[in-house]
Amino acid sequence: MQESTLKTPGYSDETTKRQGNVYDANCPTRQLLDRIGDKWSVLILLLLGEHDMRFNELKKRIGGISQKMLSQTLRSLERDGLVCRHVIPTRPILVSYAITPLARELLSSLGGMMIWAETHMKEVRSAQERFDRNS
Amino acid sequence: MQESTLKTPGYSDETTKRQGNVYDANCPTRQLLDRIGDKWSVLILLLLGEHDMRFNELKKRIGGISQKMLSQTLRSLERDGLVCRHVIPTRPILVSYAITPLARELLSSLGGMMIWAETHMKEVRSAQERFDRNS
DNA sequence: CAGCATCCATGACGATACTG
DNA sequence: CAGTATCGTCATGGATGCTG
Repeated sequence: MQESTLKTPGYSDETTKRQGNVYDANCPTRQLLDRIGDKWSVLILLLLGEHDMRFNELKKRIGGISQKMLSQTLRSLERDGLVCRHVIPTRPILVSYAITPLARELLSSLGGMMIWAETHMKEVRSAQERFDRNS
Repeated sequence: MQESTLKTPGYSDETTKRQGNVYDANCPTRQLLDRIGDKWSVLILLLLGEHDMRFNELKKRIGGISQKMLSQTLRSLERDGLVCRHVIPTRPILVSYAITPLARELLSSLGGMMIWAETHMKEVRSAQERFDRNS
């Protein structure tokens, strides 16, 4: 994604229709990997899966995120229909973010991933050390 | 990760022990997201989940990957203990890659993700178009 | 066949400052 | 509080050419 625009770089109708082949460079499902791939989307979705949250709440809970990246990522997720933005017109304004039903389906796989990480990261680390010793 | 080294940038013993908090910037599980995050790891793991494959076989099946990225990603995956490299000493040499049991556990979550993508990408695209119209 | 080395562009991301 | 704008950095990854 470019810094200044959110537009999708245009798949042809032909490639858009052809679903299912993840390994095709033009397959729209590659977009999912791009979204999952960015540094923060998964973390945000996971948190919003717990309960709705306001901007600064998210910012506090996610260690190391800048507000630029938080707002940028939230907008991408909103654009994709994965996150819902709700403005509460108080003064000062409050903004609450929620996960959509669409994203909630994705969440179970995402959760599985993180559980795998938490339970197997030790094995990964020792594999890394073994690898580094023999090289 | 740097271009020239695979070394992990050193978490303190204290943070290494503390498992489970993905939202902590120093949590080792962030590594998983980094690995998942790179453009090709998931695709490679998914393919190797089908059956073992040789280098050029992978290259052919994954649209758009360069051999630089393929070999680089394979080495990272091997270092993490997710992929196993096996050299067949013929001439010319053949190299076969396989998934490890450790990675196979991860694969079910990854597979779930891709299925989600393949079934819901249409909704995502229409959400994007809706979003783009109102802005 | 299965890579490694090098060069280079782009874009992801962080830091900082400012606003309704 | 919840952002936007701008600037700079550095890593990601593509292209190309070479090797055992």
